[in-house]
Amino acid sequence: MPRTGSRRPRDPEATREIILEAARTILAKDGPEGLSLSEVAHLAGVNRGTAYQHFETREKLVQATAEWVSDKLFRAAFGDPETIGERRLDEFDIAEMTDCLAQFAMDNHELCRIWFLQLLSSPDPTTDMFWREYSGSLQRFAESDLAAPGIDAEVLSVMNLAGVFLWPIWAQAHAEDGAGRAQLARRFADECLRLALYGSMRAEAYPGIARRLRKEQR
Amino acid sequence: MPRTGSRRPRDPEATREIILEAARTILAKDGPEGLSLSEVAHLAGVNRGTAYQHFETREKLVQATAEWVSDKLFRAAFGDPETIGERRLDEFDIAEMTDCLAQFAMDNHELCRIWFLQLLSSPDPTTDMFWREYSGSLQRFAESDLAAPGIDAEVLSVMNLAGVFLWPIWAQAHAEDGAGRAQLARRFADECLRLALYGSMRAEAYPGIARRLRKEQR
DNA sequence: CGCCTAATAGGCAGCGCTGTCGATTAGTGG
DNA sequence: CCACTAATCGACAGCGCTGCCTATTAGGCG
Repeated sequence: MPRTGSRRPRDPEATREIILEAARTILAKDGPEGLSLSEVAHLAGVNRGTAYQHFETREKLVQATAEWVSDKLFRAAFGDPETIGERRLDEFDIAEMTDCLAQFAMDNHELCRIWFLQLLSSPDPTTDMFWREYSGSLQRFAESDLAAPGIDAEVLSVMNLAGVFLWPIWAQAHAEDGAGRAQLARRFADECLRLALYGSMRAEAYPGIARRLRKEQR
Repeated sequence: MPRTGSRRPRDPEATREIILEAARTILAKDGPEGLSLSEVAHLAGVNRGTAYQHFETREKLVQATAEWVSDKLFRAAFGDPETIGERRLDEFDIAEMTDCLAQFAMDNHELCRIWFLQLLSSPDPTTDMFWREYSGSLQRFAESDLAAPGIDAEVLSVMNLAGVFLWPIWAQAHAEDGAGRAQLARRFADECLRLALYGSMRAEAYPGIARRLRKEQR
């Protein structure tokens, strides 16, 4: 018997977007397990039944949010997915791309963390556009003569992304203001580059490990 | 009016341990947000009221579990905390320690992930014994002549641990059996060592980045 | 042996979330 | 202009969890 009050004008697309936006807020606040359709609907200013019509279950809603994150990550790192084919040929700047990625991760650390953990436990990560492009790029880089020899691109992809997406959590907890966060972001970027160029252990001081690696690669 | 049934013999220590063990199981299954005192108590075979007496709130229980993980990590990496002072003098094997750590992380990946994420967002990580010892060791290593110059030990600690604790999630999702997991663990260890020794980008191919790093360090 | 603390157990009220209804009504197409 | 689809809304029952309460009783101590 709903006779009272004004009703949202019919616009499924917009309603879906409002719900998704609310879901992002709640997700960032409480994590995927803490998200309830009830709370999302309330924050979105939408009836619970309406939310249920758009996303049958909580899991679907989380999934849709993860896809949104993946899309944003892709755009931050590689630009418009439509034109990616044309630009793939010329080498692009890895340091620059990592910077953009790290920046997006700093601005959306909770959502990025959630997305990344989902990716890691996904049985088939290649369904994720961003992961496909990122690990593919790293693979191509590893095969180029700009790279150090013997890279395991898959492992290195995971390690790199783990740093990129988890460091912002630390930064968020330890910086008192925007300037502090920016400085921590800078330190992270520098250390990434330093590690990429020089490693952390002086190779000549560890002949045993060097031998093990050579043997490992057969 | 509890007159029926047998009652658990009084043993607060053991009861607490049983509850903690159940909590670890639930945590590993559902994550910190999915844990409820109700479910823990049921799994532990303990009355809910009893569980409440030992851990006033859910958060306390999660906290206690995190401390358990930290302690186990410490022992896996550094041995008995009681005797740590004696052994600190001689240099210990970083590769070996990382191997032990990675092994423990592979065997307890959900709990390790939870502990690590808590550590990252903790305002004062130095209250955690394992973190204190780990980052301290890395700091001392960075200052030794075995290390590459210019290491930011704090950032590198976070990056290393991020890899160590998140890779097992990937491994768990992608290995069909124990042998597969062991092989993935091996690949991870090798890539860690390779990266530590040689980095990922041929430094001579990136003079611009090398310049930026030199300038950054003033 | 009896007392007494506190460890264990069970119950009650309240709350939020989930599924799932049916009722309403805004657009859309004929 | 009317019919109809489906988007939106409100309500109900069921369930699990939380906080808190009291009842019981095991085990320690004088």
